[in-house]
Amino acid sequence: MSDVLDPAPETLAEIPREPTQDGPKVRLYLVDGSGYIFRAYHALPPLTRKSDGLPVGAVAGFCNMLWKLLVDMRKEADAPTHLAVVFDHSEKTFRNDLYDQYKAHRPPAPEDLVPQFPLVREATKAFGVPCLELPGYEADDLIAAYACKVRDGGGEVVIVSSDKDLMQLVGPNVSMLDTMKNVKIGPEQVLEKFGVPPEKVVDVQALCGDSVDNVPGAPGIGIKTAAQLIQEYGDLDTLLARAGEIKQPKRRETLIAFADQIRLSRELVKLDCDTPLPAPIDELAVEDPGPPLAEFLEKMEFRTLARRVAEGFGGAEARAPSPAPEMRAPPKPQHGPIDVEAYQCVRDIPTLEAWIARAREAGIVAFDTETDALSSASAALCGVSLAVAPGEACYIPVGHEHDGDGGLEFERKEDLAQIPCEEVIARLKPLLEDPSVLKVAQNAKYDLAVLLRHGIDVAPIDDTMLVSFALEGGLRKSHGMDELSKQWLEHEPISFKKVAGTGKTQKSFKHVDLAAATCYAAEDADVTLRLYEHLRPRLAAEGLLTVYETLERPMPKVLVEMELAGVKVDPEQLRLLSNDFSVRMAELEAEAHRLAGRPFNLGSPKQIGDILFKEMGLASGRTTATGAASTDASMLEDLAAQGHELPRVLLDWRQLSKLKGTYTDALVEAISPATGRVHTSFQLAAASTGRLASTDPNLQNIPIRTEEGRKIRRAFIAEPGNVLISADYSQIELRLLAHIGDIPQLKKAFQEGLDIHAMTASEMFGVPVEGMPAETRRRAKAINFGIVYGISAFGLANQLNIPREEAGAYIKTYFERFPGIRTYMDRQQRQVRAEGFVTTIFGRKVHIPAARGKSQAERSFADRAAINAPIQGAAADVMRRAMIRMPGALKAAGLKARMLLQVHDELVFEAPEAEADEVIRIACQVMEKAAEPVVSLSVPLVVEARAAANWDEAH
DNA sequence: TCGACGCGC
DNA sequence: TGGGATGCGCGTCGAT
Repeated sequence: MSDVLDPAPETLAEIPREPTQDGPKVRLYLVDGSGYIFRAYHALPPLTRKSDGLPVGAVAGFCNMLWKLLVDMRKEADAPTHLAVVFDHSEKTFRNDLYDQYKAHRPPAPEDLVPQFPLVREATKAFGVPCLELPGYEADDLIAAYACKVRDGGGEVVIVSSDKDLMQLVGPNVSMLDTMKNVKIGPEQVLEKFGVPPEKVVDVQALCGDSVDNVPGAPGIGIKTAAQLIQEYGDLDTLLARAGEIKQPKRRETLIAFADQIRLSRELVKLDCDTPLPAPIDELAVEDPGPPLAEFLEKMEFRTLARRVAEGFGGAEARAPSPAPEMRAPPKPQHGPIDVEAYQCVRDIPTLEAWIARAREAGIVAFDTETDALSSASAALCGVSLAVAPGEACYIPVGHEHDGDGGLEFERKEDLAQIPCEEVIARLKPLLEDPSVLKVAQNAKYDLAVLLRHGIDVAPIDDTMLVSFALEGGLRKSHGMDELSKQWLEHEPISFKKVAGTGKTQKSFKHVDLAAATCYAAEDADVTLRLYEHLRPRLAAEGLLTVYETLERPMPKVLVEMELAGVKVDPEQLRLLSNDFSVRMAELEAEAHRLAGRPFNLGSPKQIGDILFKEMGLASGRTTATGAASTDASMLEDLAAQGHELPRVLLDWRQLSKLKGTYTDALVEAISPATGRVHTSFQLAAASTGRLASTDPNLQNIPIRTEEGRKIRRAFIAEPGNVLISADYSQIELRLLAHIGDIPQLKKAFQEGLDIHAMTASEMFGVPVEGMPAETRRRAKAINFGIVYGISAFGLANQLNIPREEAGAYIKTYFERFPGIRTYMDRQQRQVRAEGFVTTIFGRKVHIPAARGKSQAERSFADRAAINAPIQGAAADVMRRAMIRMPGALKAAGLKARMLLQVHDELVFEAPEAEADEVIRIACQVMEKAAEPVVSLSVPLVVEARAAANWDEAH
């Protein structure tokens, strides 16, 4: 153990360090002005100048971006020394001489965008930033020329754009920055996008072409095929020269026939470093904006930004963004065996400081917290483990004690001297909050919550569980550390049972002796780091980096805040309900016994089956999966409808039993004595579609459908002076189906805000919406939902209580009226059977391994899941995007409101009464725009929100 | 530990 | 051919 702190091993030496510079180095930021205007225009709501209605949305977005860039970057180690905004000069460029159809299909700029072009140039000048443009060239050419020049002169370039056409320029000392999504684009992101490194992007683009710019490429070859071909043959010239060797006949012929067109396409996409520079680099040096900026903002009536500018640089807004760890060199895989005896137990401050120094040097540290209980909201810290390289890990105990009741007097007690908890926290805090040191954890949400209660706001953080989930959601049920370790490291970690015992003899972790605790805890950190090194590189390689970064990685922090906030529940109300239910259940039980002629357990489906079908001789209908007679609600309903008394009594008893057992009793138990509120736990890696799950207690299945059930919802309340606000997406899954399946009638109905179920009914049955019978609409509604779930005629017949033939006819009519649905279903089915997974419009992969299963039944289950997953998954993605943006949006508006719960298409907030209207406004706006800017939906998302004293009335 | 059941979206 | 026959979860209870 003594050699643990010896000089850094090889893996540490490979982490790149900031180079030492002798003279001032040029660091040039090039903003793609033209690209930015269009994105800002489409991403932002249309904004007009109050005084005269001049459209200024894109200008406002542009100004905010430029200001943020100037302020943020100034705090950074990599602040720009030089800065310029680059514009397209004219419609015609030298590329039109090469190919007269280049960009020929571009629609003209929207009417309300045109007047904003000159304003953006004016804005740039007001900021004191040079505008670059050159007749006959595109902005991209100028960006390329400046980037090459500065890079070759030993400087560094950051291109502020997300245009894929610029990705060919990425490389050493040239990166891209997408300020709208706040992500850096380096070689890894380019690899994810194009499947090849930046220097081969041009070859891939030449093959697949670009419909937006009207670059022809090779017909029938998309980005995946192109990347595959380039990978195989090395480069485009080799590929074209050896095209005759390609096995697939179609591809071979295409490449031979279109070789010239492909070469032309390469000329069109290739950016030329030799473009003349309209201004020398010296003239691009960064300067502070002067009085013209204030004048310009005043003229535009951008009051918020004007105020910020007046407050000057270094305003409260300015905070360094966390670094993008993906810009680091990928860690070297490590296969050394895991030796739990080699870990160090840290019990003095110099040793602790030495570990902290090593973590800083490495730039990455895996960590894990040990606590004395399971609930992160209340558990006390026992210790923290760190791993700085594979096999190099330690455990820092802070809360271990002797077991109070154990041991005889003469038993020698272990020396438990530890560094005081506050001391450890104080020293770890700067490390764990250091933006330049990446922290890695398994199920980071837990550790985040524990440390947040000790005043540490851990960041930046990566989560191996979520990396695994992004890669393999649906492939495995659990993304727990033990399973991942066994599979990827071929190592079975020490089980918690082994160190703490099990059942009655299980002890709290704080009573585990330090040697055993060190082996167990440090191993977790070690395994986490090794898993990270194994799994992380796969994200980019498999095209899932963006999914992880945008849909997974930001979530733990958001959820921790919700879980710690908790929701207030009125225990008195629940106890009253519980008593009421008890009394009525006792009455129903007596009645049931009387009707059966003997006592029996009403909670036992088996006994109910015996009584109904054997003793009373009723005709048993369906059976369960195991062959037992079904006694579920629909069965009992059928029997009750036949006039039997007992089934009705059983149904009533079951309803009360369910409400009492699952809700009223359990919820009272779940109220935290410390906060008086209920703190659920949200699971991120539970549902393969990306939905969250809620446990301990589950607050996503609180009753709503029946009056008795709603009484439980009424017990969810706000603190005095506050209200609960519920905001839910209206029909989000059907809307997404309309978009994904491209169903014109559905899209039109949503765009026009029609009653979607009535429209469906009208379309199917040929009856007008006006005066439509309720039953007709109800049937259409059931079909709409059935379609989303991949229903069959049998299922629909069951649902609607109609003959199977009739249900079959409905489905047939539906497919005839909406042919897009059939196409969509077939597409998903083929996809899942070919690849074993389907994908949401946001890129999330949902694996459905049963699609390749043996039995027909297994595969048809998979088919239905494949139909549902892209819809349910896209809805889950939209909701995650909204949740990630919500805390910032509320804070920016100066509101105290907090998000408390998520129920798949609903968010619940608590806010001071006076804030209610504003919270509703912001919540709706964030939720309705959540898909943007990455996905432009062809249907609007609509959110309905209400504030009230309890959840029932708010919903 | 498993199956049946029932609550939610 | 014909059986099986709506997606995703979690918690409770009884039976084993």
